[in-house]
Amino acid sequence: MQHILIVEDDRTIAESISFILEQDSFGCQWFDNGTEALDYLDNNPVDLMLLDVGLPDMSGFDVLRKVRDESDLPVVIISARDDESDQVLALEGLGANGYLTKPFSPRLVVAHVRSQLRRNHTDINSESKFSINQAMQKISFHNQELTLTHTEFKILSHLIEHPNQVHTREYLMKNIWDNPVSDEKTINTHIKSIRKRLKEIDESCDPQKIILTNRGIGYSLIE
Amino acid sequence: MQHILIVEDDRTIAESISFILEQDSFGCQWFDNGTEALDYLDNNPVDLMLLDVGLPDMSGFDVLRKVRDESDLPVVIISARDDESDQVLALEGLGANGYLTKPFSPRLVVAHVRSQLRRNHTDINSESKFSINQAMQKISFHNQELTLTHTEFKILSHLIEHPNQVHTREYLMKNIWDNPVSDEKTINTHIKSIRKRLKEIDESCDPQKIILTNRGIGYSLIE
DNA sequence: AATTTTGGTGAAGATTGTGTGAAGATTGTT
DNA sequence: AACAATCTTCACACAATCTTCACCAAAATT
Repeated sequence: MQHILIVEDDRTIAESISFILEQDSFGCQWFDNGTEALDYLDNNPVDLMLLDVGLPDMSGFDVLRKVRDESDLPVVIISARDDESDQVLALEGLGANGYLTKPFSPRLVVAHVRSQLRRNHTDINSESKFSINQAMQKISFHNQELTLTHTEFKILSHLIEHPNQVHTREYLMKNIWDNPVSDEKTINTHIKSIRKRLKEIDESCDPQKIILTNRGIGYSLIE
Repeated sequence: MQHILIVEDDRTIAESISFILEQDSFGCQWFDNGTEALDYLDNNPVDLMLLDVGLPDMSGFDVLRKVRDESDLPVVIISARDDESDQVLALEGLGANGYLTKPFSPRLVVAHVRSQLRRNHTDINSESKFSINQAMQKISFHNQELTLTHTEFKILSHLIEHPNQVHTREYLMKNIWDNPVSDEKTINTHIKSIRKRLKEIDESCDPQKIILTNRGIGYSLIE
């Protein structure tokens, strides 16, 4: 569950945003002023902040400044004024991550929230135990980084990207190797070491149930 | 230097964006159609894509889909239509990172670009052991100035500007050299001397843990 | 149950990739 | 032109990785 902190003095708006975010299974906390919101932020886990510019006790920009003094929390500004210089200030000067101008539909708010949170939690949507970091050529299993060789990485990421689907050795060889090796049994050995590495991360798992052997055909990764 | 790929069929708009981004010392590459842009993207380093929705050959949304099939590149959509459902689709459905509706000032584009790129670079300012002085072409490590040759400077600053990301030798060569050298092993030697210089500054550090070798792939700088 | 086929396992040898120092080539400076 | 600084290439050693193989276990077939 991801937690959204809403700072907005208009109760109607806050409630409609809250409502639709909760439908999308986010947890919401609402404050109608900056002071309380900052106080809450200090003591509670928050994944993203939706911040109105016009607050009764202080400017939203000041709230943003204080947040940025101590964290990189994604902050999406909600503004009643469609003023470009405000937007530039917020995004470039103060480090806001997004900017919305009223009026907007709650649906659009959710879209912005999801867009901002996507980067931090790439695989929230999928329930896979695996996540691939293409940039670093790394694969995590149960959120722990696997130590893989280049060939192992290529095989495993191929399986992850096409789960629940049998891959023949022949097919894997054509896709993984530029110059296919002569012996299909080579795959067996690589699968063996991948399974071994899974076991290293999670002693209690059964690697043969995760990477399934389809006797006489090939291998498949089960989700 | 960070590279922005602009995909926009209106020459005037593209040029004004380009101009102001270059003033802010971004490198820009412009295409007026999706096909060429995607082709360019496959073979060149790009840090962020500015993508118009209305292109002559294909929809910007289709371009975005293809980009998302293979990378997490930050993409900011530029749209002539201020249509909320388009925005929701782009941000939530297709994985866009930002959304701008025309008309907008070039300044606002820069604000969005910087806002999107900030995350990748947060640590340069705060927690990174490195700081780059582009004007002086100097890099400091633990607040001590490194003595680097020109090539070393270019390699290291590239790594610093794109941390936690594997760079193949081929990729580095395209970025560092105007006329790429023929031997990829040249990179190894430069990396060696950069590591040596890090060690000179901080005897206790392990340069191989800072500039990581990704065997069979390339190098990456770890923060 | 015996036989055959297929996959798992560990280890050995082959192969490849990287670090290193040094030599030669290139560039820039005086 | 001569010199210094830097870049590129190369050869070698070493380590990581890949491939192959022999052997055993499990499954399928007879």
